Amino acid sequence: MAKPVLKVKKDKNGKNCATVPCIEMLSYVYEKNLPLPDKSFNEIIKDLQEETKKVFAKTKPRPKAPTSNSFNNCNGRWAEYVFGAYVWNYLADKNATNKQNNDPIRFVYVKLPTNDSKMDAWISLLKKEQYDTLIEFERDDTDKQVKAAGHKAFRLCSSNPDSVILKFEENDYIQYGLDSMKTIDNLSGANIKMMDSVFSKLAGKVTIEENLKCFLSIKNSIRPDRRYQFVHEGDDVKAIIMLLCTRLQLNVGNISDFCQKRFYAFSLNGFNGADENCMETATTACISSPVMGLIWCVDKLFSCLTPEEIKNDMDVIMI
Amino acid sequence: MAKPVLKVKKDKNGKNCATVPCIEMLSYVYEKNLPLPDKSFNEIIKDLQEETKKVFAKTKPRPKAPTSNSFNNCNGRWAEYVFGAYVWNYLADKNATNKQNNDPIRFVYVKLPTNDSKMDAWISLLKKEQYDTLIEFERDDTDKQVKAAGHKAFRLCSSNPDSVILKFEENDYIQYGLDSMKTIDNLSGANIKMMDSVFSKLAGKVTIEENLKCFLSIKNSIRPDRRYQFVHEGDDVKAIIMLLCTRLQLNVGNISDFCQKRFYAFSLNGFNGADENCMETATTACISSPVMGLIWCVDKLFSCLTPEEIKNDMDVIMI
DNA sequence: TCGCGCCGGCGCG
DNA sequence: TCGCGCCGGCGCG
Repeated sequence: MAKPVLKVKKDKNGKNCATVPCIEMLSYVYEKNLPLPDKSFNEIIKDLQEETKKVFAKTKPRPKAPTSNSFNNCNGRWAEYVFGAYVWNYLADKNATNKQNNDPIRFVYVKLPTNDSKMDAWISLLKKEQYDTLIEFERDDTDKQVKAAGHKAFRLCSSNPDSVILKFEENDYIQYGLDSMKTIDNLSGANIKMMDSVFSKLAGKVTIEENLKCFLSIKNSIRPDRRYQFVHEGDDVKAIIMLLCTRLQLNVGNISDFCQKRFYAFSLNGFNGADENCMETATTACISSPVMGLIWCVDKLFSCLTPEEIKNDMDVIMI
Repeated sequence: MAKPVLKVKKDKNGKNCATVPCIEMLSYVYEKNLPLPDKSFNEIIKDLQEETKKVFAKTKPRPKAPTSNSFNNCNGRWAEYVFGAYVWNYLADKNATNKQNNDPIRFVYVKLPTNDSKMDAWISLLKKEQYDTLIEFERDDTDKQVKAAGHKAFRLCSSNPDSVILKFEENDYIQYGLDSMKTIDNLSGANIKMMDSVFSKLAGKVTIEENLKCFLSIKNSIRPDRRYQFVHEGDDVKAIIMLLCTRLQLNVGNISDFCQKRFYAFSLNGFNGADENCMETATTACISSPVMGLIWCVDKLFSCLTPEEIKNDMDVIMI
């Protein structure tokens, strides 16, 4: 992709101002290759920031330099695509091995979109019966108990996790227009688009018991308040799985066992003991039910400092 | 309190740098009076930022001006103390009315500390039996199921809510060294200290069924990710109440009903429809249990733009 | 336009 | 020193 061209505008104070073109910068810097696997995510992001500052410095009229805050969103997206590409390739490799071994199972990395409509919520991946079961669980303000409590609705709410790993048989994979052997060798605009396009191809094709491997959520860095975002996403995922398992005959065996290994958190800048302790939190969905065993919101928090560490972490997850 | 004196240090780039003295600024600006009730929290915080910048500008050697980020923590604390003082006075007024009516009930606003040790977790307010019940619920890595799942522990984890409103009989109130009629007319250092000191006076004195009115958590502004911090705190509080109610004979009647009106969220900069929808989220603790009725993580999200709006909101809560 | 989900840089104990 | 919990300023669709 060509060097990004900034649109310089005046801000309210009359200063020249430009937006950091986050996706364009990524595909400009990594058009030909992925970041080296032994470079830390820290360094990869620092490099992208430096390249961005150069583009700002060469633009006329010169916009004011981007602040720390203006990189926050970019840092997150940059990390997600780099991380995602390496997981994608890990799975392509696994798929190739499976093919060699006449194992029909193929895995796919689905980068989840922003959840700003029902269509974009990850549950819209589910086949109609399961999706409908979740929608039927919800109650609106015509419900007696909801009204009596002075509420407007009763439902589960969460932001989408960053990604989900699904599994299909090779035939389904092809039918959905996906190539299970395709690797990602660079972050060109086309590859970014490809990663983003998987979600809509798989909408309505997924069942919890056949196709769901696990969710992954990634953070560049953790803070004591933001780490509970991991916990809530995991809690929500587990609650949804529990609901489906208890309301439909899914033949998944023990529900608590089935809920295990379904939600993983990654920190690309390490974490401390308190962060790790927090991830040992129970899902509240299991504590009040005498029939439910132990279920955790987050199955593991990984410290993943470089792309090359992804392989070991994925080995733990995919076992 | 005297005008704050900044300690100017060199940062790693050799620039003169100083910390924003958040609590000192608050008690310097509001030593004689509370902010006017019809001033927006936005304006109150902007004023405090302006006063801070003046102190920076008059300091020699002149430190670099505080950035947006350096106010984040201050904005939160400033809002919590101003909000807290007005709720405190609302309760003092209610206590006076109760006294007039020969009603022995007195309410107290407890600003909760940072939860960085077991002693600081809000559950340490609970009497021994209830506290121990919660600790006994936890499992460590000597537990078979915990070990089998590859985890280190099984427990509930959350940050402390910002505050809790408790109720006692007047006699207890006095015994614990509290004055139920005391009002807060300014944010002098002494008053800030007084608000902070209530928690430790009430540690070990509280039961869920007799003394807990509700929790309040306050945010200056909401973001789509940060709003789930409200949800998780509420979910955690409700799960703890449910646990205590199911494991001890508390005679609270229907548990779902008892869980209602226990956790409220406040946004001091308003919210949008999506934020409000998110607050209609079920506690996952109730969805998997056939014996549990509907329970919400957050009982209501209030938009509270000025201190004078606190009265109406508290009227809704305290009814 | 605005909703999503991103995250660094704090002040304090 | 470091852990807590704070929150504004984004880029993008």
